[in-house]
Amino acid sequence: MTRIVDVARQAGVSTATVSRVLNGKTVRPELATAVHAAVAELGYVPDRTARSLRRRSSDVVALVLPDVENPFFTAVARGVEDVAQQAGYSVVLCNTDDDPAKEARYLDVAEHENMAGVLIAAAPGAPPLGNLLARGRAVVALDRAVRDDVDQVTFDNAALGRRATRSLLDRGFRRIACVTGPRETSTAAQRAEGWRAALAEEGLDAPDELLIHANFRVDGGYAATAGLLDAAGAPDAVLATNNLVGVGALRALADRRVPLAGSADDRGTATGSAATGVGIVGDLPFATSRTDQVALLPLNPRGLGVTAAEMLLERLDGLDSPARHVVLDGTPAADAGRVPA
Amino acid sequence: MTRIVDVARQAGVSTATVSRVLNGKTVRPELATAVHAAVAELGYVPDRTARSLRRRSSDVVALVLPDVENPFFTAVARGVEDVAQQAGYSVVLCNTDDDPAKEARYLDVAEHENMAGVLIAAAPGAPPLGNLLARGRAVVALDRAVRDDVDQVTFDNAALGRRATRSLLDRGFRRIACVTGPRETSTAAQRAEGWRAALAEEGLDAPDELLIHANFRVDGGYAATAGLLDAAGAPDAVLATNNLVGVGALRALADRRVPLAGSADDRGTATGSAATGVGIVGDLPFATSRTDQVALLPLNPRGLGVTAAEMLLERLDGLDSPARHVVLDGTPAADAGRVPA
DNA sequence: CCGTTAGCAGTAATCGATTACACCACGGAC
DNA sequence: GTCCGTGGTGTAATCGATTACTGCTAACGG
Repeated sequence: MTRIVDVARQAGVSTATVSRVLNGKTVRPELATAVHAAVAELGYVPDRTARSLRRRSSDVVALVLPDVENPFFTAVARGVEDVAQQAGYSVVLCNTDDDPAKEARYLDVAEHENMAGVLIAAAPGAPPLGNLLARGRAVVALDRAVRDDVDQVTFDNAALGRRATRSLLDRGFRRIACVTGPRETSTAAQRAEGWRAALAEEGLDAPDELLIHANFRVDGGYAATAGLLDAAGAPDAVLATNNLVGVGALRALADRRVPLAGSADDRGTATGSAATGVGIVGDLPFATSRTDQVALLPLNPRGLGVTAAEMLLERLDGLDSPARHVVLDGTPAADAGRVPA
Repeated sequence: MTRIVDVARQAGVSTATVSRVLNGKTVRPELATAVHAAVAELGYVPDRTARSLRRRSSDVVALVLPDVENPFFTAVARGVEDVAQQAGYSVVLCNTDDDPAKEARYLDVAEHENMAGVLIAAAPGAPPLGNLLARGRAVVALDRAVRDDVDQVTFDNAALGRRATRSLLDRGFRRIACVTGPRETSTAAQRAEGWRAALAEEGLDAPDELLIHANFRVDGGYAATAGLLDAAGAPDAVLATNNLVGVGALRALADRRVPLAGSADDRGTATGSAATGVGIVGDLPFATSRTDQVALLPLNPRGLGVTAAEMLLERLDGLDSPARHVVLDGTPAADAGRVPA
């Protein structure tokens, strides 16, 4: 393998000068061109391991996610990756399954691999960021709030819950259930709060039996919705506070042949007696049916990833301001290349 | 940060001995216990960057994928990650968008980061693995065949195409279109071959206008299916050779309010004149509708990832056999935790 | 004309773990 | 008693890039 000394010899300069040329420090122009020529001729590429050891920081960032199979988070990953890659960083994807133990293990690896920074959508409970922060590593929390004093970028989840609920109210639904994620997951709790607030604004009650804390996956949404439909006093609409729960809800309806109600008016006219409305905080990139009856509130996870990655890069560039909290509206940029859903 | 010299001092031994204890070489028992005690007391964890530099290989493996937003590949990633993590390796996810240039860039990074190995589902065209192989790095190709002399694990794609087509034939369909991926993508081509073979076995023709090379994403399947439906001589069933194309096909039908035909018999009885069947090589983890009318041929991408990762680990363990080609049947292990679809 | 300073380049230390090599002690063989 | 082998340990070289430090040269002011 060609090393920096080979380049130095070839260019007739010292290794220090080669390093300086490659890292953009000032060097006499003719030496710089000699170095560039040598680099080109030998096909030299610096060994990133050695660089990391000396710099005490690698050019890898960790992206710690609760569920890589969730299209929401894969879109986040895309956004992060595009930005990071552009800046010459690689992204290691770490999947925690919302398990604090797996999360802790990954944070440990990030620390001891000397990764440049960490982006994390935290599992329930407080993520152990202490060591990383003590070492001065850049950390940005995304999607889910954390207690630590670090940069954070989240959606305004209460507002999202409220808006999605309101769009169901606007369609005439009155008895609206909320299927959300685990109590300890901040997004789940806040969106449910938004649901409660929207109902309250309308003078409606938010009874306990209409708020279900499921898991944030398809099976959670499916079981919760099935339970709601089968119980006495079924709701006339269901708000799913994330995309996968929404998929589960729709599938539960489909399996029971319960028609989808676009508005409360549909409930009388539909063939089934209990046509039900569905609202989703999120969208359905892999829907296999029309979704125009569903009250979707599309988010922009890619933008979340982009913003978080940019904030991390700023820190890696040496920004030393106090921790910033960015709250995104959640409104998606117009994403190209999507099939009209 | 605690370094190996700190441990050595604390334990009253040399750094060499500490290293040996930590790497399982023979050392006098009482020294070993002293080292372990010191490690525990100081909370020492080896710096992986330094280790990588010296060993000339890190404990990171690259997983190069064409599309991380495709649930098929995220499932592959899960499988890889579970195995790799278990063995103490981290996985860097690299998304190529089927773009050979992005792919080449990632392979370059993998080389210069001294990554232990590379798992790759190659973009169209021959991936530039030469440098990695020359350096003796472990490489395993998965899902898509490559020309290089490396370990490979794929499905029997022709058989999959044939089986999926046959299940449509069994349901009585006769004019079966095939919507597949780009010509240069081996899986797309081979599954289409299987389609052609199944038709031939039945004495049926496979006319050119019924074979569409789209992209392997939702919009590709959508546009291709829409085109087939709108053209004269529309098919009575559509075979989608991957999951996303299947999603696109179903959505195209739904948008046109074309009923889904479970068998050729449905075509007469259904309300619309042109109820159409759909077969998919793959499954629909995020379907929002019933899928019992769809001829699904579920695959086991997670198993693919697990197998590929295990093969890579064997190589990393020093296995030095000639390149192995594993062809998986594609039949999924019974995956738990899925909603009945 | 000399001293000071700035700018640039080279030498060598450095990052932290691994490991080649040297060395020592001990046991057995002759 | 000496020699050799073996098994365990320590010292120091090593991986390859970065950078603190030093020194040289040239420009400029007094």
